[in-house]
Amino acid sequence: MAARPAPEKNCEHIDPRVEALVTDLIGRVADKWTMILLEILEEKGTQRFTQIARAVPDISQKMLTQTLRRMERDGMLTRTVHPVVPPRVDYALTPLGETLSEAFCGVWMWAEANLERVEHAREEFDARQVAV
Amino acid sequence: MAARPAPEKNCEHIDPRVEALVTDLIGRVADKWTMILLEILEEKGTQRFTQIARAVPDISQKMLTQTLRRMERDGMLTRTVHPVVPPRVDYALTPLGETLSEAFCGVWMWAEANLERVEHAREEFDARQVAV
DNA sequence: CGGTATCCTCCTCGATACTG
DNA sequence: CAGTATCGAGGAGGATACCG
Repeated sequence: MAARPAPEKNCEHIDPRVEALVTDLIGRVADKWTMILLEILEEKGTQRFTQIARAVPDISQKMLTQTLRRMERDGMLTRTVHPVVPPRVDYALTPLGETLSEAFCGVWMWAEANLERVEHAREEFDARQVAV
Repeated sequence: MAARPAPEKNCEHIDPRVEALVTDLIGRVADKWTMILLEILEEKGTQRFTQIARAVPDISQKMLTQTLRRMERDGMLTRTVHPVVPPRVDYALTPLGETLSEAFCGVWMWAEANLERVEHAREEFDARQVAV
């Protein structure tokens, strides 16, 4: 109970077997499109397929479908098909998806806050490479 | 100023031009190996190349070098070559790397806490697919 | 020890075309 | 509208061999 001077970190590590599984899960959620779709649904609430597509112009329809399906499978969001013509499909975050979105919030804020620092670091690095 | 009932979120959104850059940056840092190396260096402090390699047995030497270089370029860590024989190279997080590591902390905790929920969601989803 | 360099193989991802 | 199906290019990433 004495000599640990760094209580700033609450991100302590865990059972190695669990860690492998966690690492695996990280590999799937730490994906650019997943993060972006989480953000959009968190921000705008329930959205239809085309609404999401318009909100993320860079994504191909294929990737959008694929990512939404995987997120549905992982319990991040619900997909509701309304039996009308023309078809209408709503996507909404589940509570699980919302908690993940909140967890990623810190990363978004970090990226926003440190954009310039990273840019600067790159320039310095590249300059050093040329010099050598 | 009235009817917005959800002040729980402090992850508000931003200038679209900035957002594109942020999204880009996210694409580079939201990488499995980057997250894992950040964790290891945060947890264990300065490490040599082979120490890291041993700590992450699944990574190939190529990916390890590549990821470390990119992180160095982005200002996440420093690479110190000691001119001795045999060669010795130390890797250590910079303050910037440490803040990112902390930002990812929430995601690690989420993954650890929700592993079973995700597993369960997958089983349910897969069962539903077979049924249909 | 701490890398590069090279080759080779998946597998992601985009583009296009078609459907209920 | 909201997909599925198919094709094809390109890059990620592993295996191996060699170097300072």
